[in-house]
Amino acid sequence: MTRRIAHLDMDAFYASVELLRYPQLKDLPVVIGGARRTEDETLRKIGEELTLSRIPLKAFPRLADYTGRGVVTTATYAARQFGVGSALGLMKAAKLCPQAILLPVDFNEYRKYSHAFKAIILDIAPLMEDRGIDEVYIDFSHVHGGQREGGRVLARLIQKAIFDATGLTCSVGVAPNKLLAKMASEFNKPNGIAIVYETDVQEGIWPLACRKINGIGPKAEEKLKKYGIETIGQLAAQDLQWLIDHFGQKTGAWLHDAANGRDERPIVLESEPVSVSRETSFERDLHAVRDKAQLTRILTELCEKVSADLQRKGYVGKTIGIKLRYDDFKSVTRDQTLPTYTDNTQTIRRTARLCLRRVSLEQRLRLLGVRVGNLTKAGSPER
DNA sequence: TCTGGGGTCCTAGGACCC
DNA sequence: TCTGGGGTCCTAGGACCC
Repeated sequence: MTRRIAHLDMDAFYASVELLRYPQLKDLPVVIGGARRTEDETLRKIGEELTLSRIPLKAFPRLADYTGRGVVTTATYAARQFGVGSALGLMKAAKLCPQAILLPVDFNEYRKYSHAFKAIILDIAPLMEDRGIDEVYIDFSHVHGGQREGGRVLARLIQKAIFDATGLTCSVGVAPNKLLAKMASEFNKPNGIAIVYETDVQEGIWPLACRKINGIGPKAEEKLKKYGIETIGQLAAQDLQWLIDHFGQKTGAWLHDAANGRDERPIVLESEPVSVSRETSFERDLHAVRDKAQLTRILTELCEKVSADLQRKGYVGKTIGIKLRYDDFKSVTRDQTLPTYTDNTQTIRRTARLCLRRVSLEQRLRLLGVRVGNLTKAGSPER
């Protein structure tokens, strides 16, 4: 039996969930994002499901009216036409598409749909790896229909089941491994399916940019370009030893395998969290001395949230850390490992303050974060 | 008025131990 | 008078992903 791995990616997930609530926004440019909530949340609280769909278009906040920090988290396909996409600063997005409607991020709502679509998949195919709120890997190898037409039949079935239950569409790639499946799910977005076989690598994968490999980001792409390597095929043509010499043992070997479509990583069904953190960017840059009271308040809130997150999830940790971002966007972190595990707000706060004493506070700050790492299950024997 | 927030993994140096 | 090798933990920074 050949290994068939699917990667399933929900289409414009946050935006699509918002359109379920506000169908009147369908086909309009809509942007989800913003560091701060807008008045829209109030609308949502008063309104019931039925009345939400009757909110007139002119009542929705426009991107052009937004002032402040933040980035685009997701944009509808209509907004993407204007060049507005994920990670773009909202002020820049407003220049490209001022008429776009801006909605705040509502994670609770997205989480509900996330659970729903994953439950549907698990019902059909039990070997699923969770890769965040809107995507998963699925092992098709031993599932009924998982081999037919290379996985297309099962992919179609899952797409339909998800759509029927939620009204949401997704794109699926099916391939011999996770690496290729992940690439394939991009091929026919939205609401598409792509099937990749081992024999397709040369023709279908090699012409693509190296950046399409999950794990090659902007930095690695730049470095590769410096050597004249732009496509995956060019990368595959490099000598293994040359790659190791220039990228290190591990990365070099990985690049070589990835470019040749080789990937043996298993589907991981369960995993334990490594750290829990909270961070916030301020509405305006703050000064350690002048804005001390405000910073202290924010630090306390972050510690309370991290502590509550740990307790809710049932974990304790022993490495407490802080993160600062200065007004020039440079970040620093400090952390300290305690002799015992904790989820206690006061302990976290006290340790975070000690960490803060070890950083320079001359420059103005734009962000503060608190992290607890080195986690173990609360009440576990190791504690 | 550029640039969110929550994560994971890797590297690399130093401490410390055997 | 010079100086091992391996292993683990801690810390800081950075790349990358969703």
